Amino acid sequence: MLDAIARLRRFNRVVTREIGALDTSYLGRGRPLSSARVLQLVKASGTDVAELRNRLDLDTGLLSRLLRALETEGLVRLETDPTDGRRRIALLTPAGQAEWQIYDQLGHAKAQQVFDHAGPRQDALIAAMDLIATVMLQDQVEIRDADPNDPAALHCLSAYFQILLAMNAAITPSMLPLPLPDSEKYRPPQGAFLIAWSDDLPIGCVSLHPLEPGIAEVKRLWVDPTARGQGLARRLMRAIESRARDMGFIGLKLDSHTDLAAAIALYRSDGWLETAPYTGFPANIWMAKRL
Amino acid sequence: MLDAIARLRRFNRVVTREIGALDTSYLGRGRPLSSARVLQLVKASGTDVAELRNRLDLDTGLLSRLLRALETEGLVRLETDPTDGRRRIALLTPAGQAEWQIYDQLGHAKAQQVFDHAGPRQDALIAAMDLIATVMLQDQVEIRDADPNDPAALHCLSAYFQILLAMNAAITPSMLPLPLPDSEKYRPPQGAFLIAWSDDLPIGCVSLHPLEPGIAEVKRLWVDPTARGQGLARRLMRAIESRARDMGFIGLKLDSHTDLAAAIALYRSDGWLETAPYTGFPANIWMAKRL
DNA sequence: GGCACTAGTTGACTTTAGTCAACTAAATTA
DNA sequence: TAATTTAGTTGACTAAAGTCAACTAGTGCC
Repeated sequence: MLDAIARLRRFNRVVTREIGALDTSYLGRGRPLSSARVLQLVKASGTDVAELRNRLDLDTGLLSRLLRALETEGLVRLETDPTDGRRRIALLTPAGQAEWQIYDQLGHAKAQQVFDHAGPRQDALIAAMDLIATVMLQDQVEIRDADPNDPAALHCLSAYFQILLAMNAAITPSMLPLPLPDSEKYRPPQGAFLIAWSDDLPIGCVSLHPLEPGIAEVKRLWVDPTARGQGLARRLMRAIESRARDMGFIGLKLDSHTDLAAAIALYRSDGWLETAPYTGFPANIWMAKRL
Repeated sequence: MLDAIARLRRFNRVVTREIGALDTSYLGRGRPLSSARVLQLVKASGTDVAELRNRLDLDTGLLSRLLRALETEGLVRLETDPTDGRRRIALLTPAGQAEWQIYDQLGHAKAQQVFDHAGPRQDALIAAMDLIATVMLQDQVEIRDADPNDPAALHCLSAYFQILLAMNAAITPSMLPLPLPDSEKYRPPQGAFLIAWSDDLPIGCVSLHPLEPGIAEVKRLWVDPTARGQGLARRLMRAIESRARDMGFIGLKLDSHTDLAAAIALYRSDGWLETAPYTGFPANIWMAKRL
């Protein structure tokens, strides 16, 4: 009754019931739940049918039929993927977008109820949900390019800055401009900004910008606390290094702080070596790597 | 995408899928999921049909039919409640107990997979699950009598002791015997031990034992960290006070420590007043209340 | 060009879940 | 004691979800 597994199963029971209740908010629009769920996953910009199937874990035939129903309702349009004539892409029609919005608001309202219920412990609840979702999705983290001014990028940067602020009392918010100045340097062809996604939550980032001829600097390596301990930082570093290589850089540098022991250990174990200072406060350690 | 509600919905999506996968482990025994779920909830000692319906949120007709099917399979026996001839109690037959065990092991194995997946962050994962389940169940916390040597009581006491140990370095494990010595003093007719249950997880306790003629002492008030901030401590105190009143005590005492500021504030706001010391270290504040 | 493979569609079908109303029988209330 | 309420049963029904296999059409590789 008190062991881990019993507690997981209690969680299971409770969540099955509550989440079921959440989903029933999708009812009352004259459409079965599965159709509503499909519609909710279709993005206005288009979603691969294979991705829908994958995310909802549905049979090919079943999803095909659900999409057909949404199509005859005039909510969804199906197009053939231009790069592969077998694949299909589902798009929202204007009517579909309106309906999508309605579902979105229904879900929003129900979710709000859950939070109202949580009272003063909202933040703890969200952190717990993030942790669980991130653990369950840990094999499905995807690293993708992003624009440094994208809202997701700003979310990552501000989370990164929070950590710095908490770590060192001498760092002040004014030292941490948001969005990044010179953001064009973090965009191809000059640099790069990578975000690690878990489902549609950004849980990590890293960036690259040119420093000297042939040399780029790696900056803003951040991993969400709920996602630590899974080697994501290393994955991000390797991704940005290989990106730098592809862009023709022959060396990389970074600055850091010895308080961030885990990060320093990671750099060292991936072949980074200490180098001469090239920046000032708050950094107190500088590293470089040949590509 | 980054706000609380989006994160709840991500959690929702992930958990729906993973929990669904957990439940499908109940499949493959030639029985629909709903039957398996009903069987899993039936205790060998018997479970009220109304409770099953309540916990699974099923229609009367549907549950009746599911139970009938389990009965004709020889897994379940239905008896009439001796105290109310309308109510029925579901019991497991020996065959039903065997089948129940198999489901239990299936669920156990699947749950284990989830934990294996979590790797080194098991404890964080469990804490997160407890928090979510407790928040969602907060309106359904029940306070019931328990035996002070019951495993659930020991769980509460050991959690309580952990807190004391963490709080004050001068307290040593040897000062905290488990099970309680003189446990018969915490049992009716001399005293009482109350546990607060959330589903089947004990999340709080409080106890009462006779101190002087007409006076009892309240001890071991504990609330699980995931369940704080919901007034559970006050509910427990009021429950134990009214129990003391029913038992004929005319006054109560307790000892505490000023480091436990929230507890002291709670006592004061419920009519407790400071009184002369009647115990020694580690207590440094003593309170009393007339009933 | 031919062959194996993949993505998706469609028809025919079954199972599961759930609803609704009429009913029995025990308990409670007036 | 009669009327009302409550707990559960049963039959008739519908909707939703899912399965299976045959099919079309595009892709990739020898």
